[in-house]
Amino acid sequence: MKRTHVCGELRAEHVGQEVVVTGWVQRTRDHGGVIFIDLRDRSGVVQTVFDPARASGGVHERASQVRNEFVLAVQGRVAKRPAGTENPRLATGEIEIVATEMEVLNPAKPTPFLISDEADKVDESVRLTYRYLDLRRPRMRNILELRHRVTKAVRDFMDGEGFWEVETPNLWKSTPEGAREYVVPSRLHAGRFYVLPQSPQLCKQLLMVAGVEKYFQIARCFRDEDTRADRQPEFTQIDIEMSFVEQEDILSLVERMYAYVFKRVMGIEIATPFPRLRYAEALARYGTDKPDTRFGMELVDLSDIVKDSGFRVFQQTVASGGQVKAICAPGCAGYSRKEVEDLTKWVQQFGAKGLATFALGESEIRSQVAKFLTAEQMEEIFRRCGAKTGDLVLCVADQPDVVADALGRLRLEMGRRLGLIPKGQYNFLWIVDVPLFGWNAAEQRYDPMHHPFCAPLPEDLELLKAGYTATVPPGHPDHPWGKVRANLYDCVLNGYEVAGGSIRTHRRDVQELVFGAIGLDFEQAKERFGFLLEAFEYGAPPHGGIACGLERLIMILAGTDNIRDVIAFPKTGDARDLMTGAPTVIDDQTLAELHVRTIPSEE
RNA sequence: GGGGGCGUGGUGCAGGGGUCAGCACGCUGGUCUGUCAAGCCAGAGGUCACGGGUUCAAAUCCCGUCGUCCCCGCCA
Repeated sequence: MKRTHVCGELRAEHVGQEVVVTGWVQRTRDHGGVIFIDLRDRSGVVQTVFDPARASGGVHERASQVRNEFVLAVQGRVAKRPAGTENPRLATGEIEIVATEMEVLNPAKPTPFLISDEADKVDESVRLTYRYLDLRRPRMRNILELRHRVTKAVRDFMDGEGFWEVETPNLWKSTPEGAREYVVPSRLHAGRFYVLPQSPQLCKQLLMVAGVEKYFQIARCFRDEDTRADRQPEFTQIDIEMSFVEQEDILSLVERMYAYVFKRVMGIEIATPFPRLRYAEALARYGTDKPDTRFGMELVDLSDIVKDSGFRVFQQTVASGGQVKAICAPGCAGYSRKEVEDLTKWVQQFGAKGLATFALGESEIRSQVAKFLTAEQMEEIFRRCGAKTGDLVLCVADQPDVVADALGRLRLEMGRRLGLIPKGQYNFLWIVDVPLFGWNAAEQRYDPMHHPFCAPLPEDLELLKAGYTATVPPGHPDHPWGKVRANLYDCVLNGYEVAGGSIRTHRRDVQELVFGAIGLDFEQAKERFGFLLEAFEYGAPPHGGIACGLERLIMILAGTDNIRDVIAFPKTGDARDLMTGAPTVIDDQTLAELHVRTIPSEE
């Protein structure tokens, strides 16, 4: 029996046709006489009917032996269902297949969980162990298809823009710095190792030197770091690099790419250009460089109001260069002492020392610091926060980076708790004017915010030079290197960083200035990236690019906050594959061949 | 590296020192000719994650281990 139709496509218009469908048994309902078998393939479910009067030659008898998840081929005639027995919850619910022939292509053991969207409740480790069963479920199958639709749309779009998809090696050279790398021992070269690329960053710049001009790749990247709900050891980037372009060209390209994908895959119009937010402004208003702008509750600076108040913590914080900032949680004035205490503990894990609160009740103001503030000061606080009766103002006083981190996270948390984040809304924005360097206090040096090949903004080149003759020491707030802005840009969607890139430095003199600032002399740099620096001496075009996280995009489109949902075969939190058991031990002979000896871990 | 949640038949959960191995779904058998979460009857299925301790007595309390999830650090 050869399949003529897929289960999910059959409709009233097929009535009368002789068909063969194949698939898995979703459900059987045996009424002693008539037997219903719901058959599922990836397109959907259709009901087949085995009537003893019409399914002869032992077919009915065999149908009664069928169990869930058996693989069947069923032949029969598509018929309109008897009036009153249509199932509006099935796309194929107007019809059924009156079976005349049935073949069991393969029986199946009872599955560890039912193949149904109800299985979302099943412990994830069971789903991961039997991933091939998990992926049979409509929700997972839809995400697999969604991911395919997205990558297909990306490829079509990039092709239309004149880009070439070029594949780059997975066996690559170790360039330490940044994330830990996955290491692959070399059999042919004793004691030497490849690493899996953290990203194709250097390769794509070489492709620019090679004259490719417009490159993209849907590239697998590997990072041996601890996972999170939105992080896996291997993940995928839509990696893009272009020559002879400026920042604006890349932003525009990526905006059009996202708009194209949303339109084609979801039928959703995305407005372009995306809003642009300066890095400093994002930090000031949202406390993060990846703000979720789907709701308000922005951070408000109260430093000037409270700096002369009698509350010593506020006073001293402002006097020592710190800030007092707040957010207004609507309708939370009734929070109990315990609830506020729990929130306080929660923000303390991000370095905040405490949480000052002002509850604006019907007739009274509740606050542990009220006695230190005048009525005018309190009124001004409420006014500036936009607080209404019933609201709760939450304040953090600390150094600016701590205030931003703690309040930024608190804003998100309260936004979630209070249900302020609208579903079905997609807020894209760009973060620009990002500093080129961040001060690394532990190592007492500047580190690149992005990577060492990121170019400074042309207008800040003088600052980069000035840093070498500065009168203040590195790390000082007035040091020029702290003020150099990078020609880089991050794209944020609903609070996720979905893309980040930069215009690269292609000139040797500028590159040396950058290396110098991060304490890397040219010889050291040559050891690490000599191949790239040498390439740059043979005519490197001005170039820049971006990398767009594929999984995060799919997560947002699929409406899940679990990255494992959008990866066919993901790993657990400690990077194991529960289905295969990887990583596994390797036999001594193989290890010897690889010139590798393992050290038993200590108790 | 650190913090927290969870772990009881295949799956989801209840039980929180004795009388407590319970429910639902699934599974097996029977019955039933229009169901679609089919119905009805019967049945099987458990090292209460593992190890140690406390106790006359532990699924239950304590300690440790393992597994998994979330978070901090980390992820240029």
